Amino acid sequence: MSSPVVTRFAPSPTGFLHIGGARTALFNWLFSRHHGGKMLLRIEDTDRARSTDEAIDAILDGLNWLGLEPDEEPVYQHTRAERHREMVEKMLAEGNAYRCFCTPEELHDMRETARAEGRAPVYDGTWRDRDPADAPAGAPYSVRLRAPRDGETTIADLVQGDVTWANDQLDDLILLRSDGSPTYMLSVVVDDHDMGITHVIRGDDHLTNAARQTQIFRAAGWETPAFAHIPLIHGPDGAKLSKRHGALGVEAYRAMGYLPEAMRNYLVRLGWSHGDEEVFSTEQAIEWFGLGAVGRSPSRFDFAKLEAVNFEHLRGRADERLLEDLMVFLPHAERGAEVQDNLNEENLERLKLAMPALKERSRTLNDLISGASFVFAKRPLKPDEKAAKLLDSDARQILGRLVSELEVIGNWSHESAEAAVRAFVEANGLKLGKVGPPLRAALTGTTNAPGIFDVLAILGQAESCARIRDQIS
RNA sequence: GGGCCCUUCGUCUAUCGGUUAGGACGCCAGGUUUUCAACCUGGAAAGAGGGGUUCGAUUCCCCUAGGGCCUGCCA
Repeated sequence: MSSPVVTRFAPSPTGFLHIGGARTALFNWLFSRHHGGKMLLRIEDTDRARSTDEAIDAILDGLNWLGLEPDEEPVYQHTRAERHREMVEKMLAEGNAYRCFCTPEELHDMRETARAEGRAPVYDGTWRDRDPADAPAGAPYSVRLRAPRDGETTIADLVQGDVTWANDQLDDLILLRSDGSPTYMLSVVVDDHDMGITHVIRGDDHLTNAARQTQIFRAAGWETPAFAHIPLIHGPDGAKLSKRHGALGVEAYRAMGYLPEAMRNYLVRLGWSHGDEEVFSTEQAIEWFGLGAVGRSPSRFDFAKLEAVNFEHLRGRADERLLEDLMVFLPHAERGAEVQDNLNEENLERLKLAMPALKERSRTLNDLISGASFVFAKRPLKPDEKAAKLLDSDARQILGRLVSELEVIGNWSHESAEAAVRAFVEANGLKLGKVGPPLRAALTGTTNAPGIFDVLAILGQAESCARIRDQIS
């Protein structure tokens, strides 16, 4: 029996869950699902000043919407500070860490000098072998890792391959701040170990950290987890996807009307592929996903492609499911209130009927809602400019005769309505192109709607005829 | 400045030494047509540059260029 896979998603709650974080979570989730393991969530809130409850809620909401819930209760890193300090004591006792009495100013100068001399701007080891008794009594100190000075540190990354650093490029990094609080670098190592993490999958902005953390793992006497550093997502301009460049929280994508399933599909294809597969279900992704097929170059976020993928998922959705999605979406929709106000039983029935025609021409749920607006329109309709233009006296005269035919149909349906219209067109020596557009204008008040026979069937006989009469009187 | 990573159509990518370098989105043209879509057909579009290795390089190595990440008592 092979050891079970445990991954983790470890965001710091200093802002919303952005698209890069969402993809990192997705990769962790997919990987754990593929291997029948679990994914844990750890909130990295050791920076108490910058962490907020709003950010935590945003992250939880975002993961929930994307369907990427962790398999256990989230771990809040700041609650584990005692355990982190305990490990530092151990390392101190074993000589793998030491006290450093340098002031922030001294450290700053040290870096400046090193940089000016073209050396790596790392700590020079002033207190590494010095007697702590040399320090002024009661002077504040931080605790540093006694990292190896010679040789090199290599991580075997599942995505990046073997990556090696000369140890003199790496610091004796700080484990415990002078106020006694544990640093990120220390906390991550202790928590990953204690949580039994087998695979650390995260953005490649952490690649160098992996080397530093490897040194801490060794100092603690622990095995390192497997690392997989995935390339970052960039903006359309190729620069980092930051808030400044319009990066959005996942809730923004929800508000734009994307389906979680489509988001997962689009996101997993950024940096990962399975041959020529483009549109697939999450179940399929779980089956196919593996770290070996993850690329090493950053990719750019492309809304056009996201929309296309969303469209495919939208149209592939069963009508009832889509209707449910729509109801869940309404509170987040751009024009959700409008719809909710007019959502009676009759309109709901019509909406259901309209679904097949609507989803063929909607790229997002918001498109679906605006496409459905003719269903909710109240009589008498106020035609928009283009529609009004189509309803000239000639057209109204034709519609007047047509509506009489429609009113006498006994068994109203898509078919019977179509037969009646076509018969009318033929009997009058007209073309459908002469009757269709004004009929659509009268029925929907727009020039952009499903086919007229679909609309007739959706609205029903009474409503259809009434709407036509409204426009010709 | 230093370290590390990356580089195939505009974008996402396939290719794991031998292909007319494939697919998808987007774009363009045509078809279909009651509007808008959808759909169908066709098209333009790529191996950053230079050296090697090899019978043969997009693929392996080196250099250059460009881009990115890290370089905090932030995470």
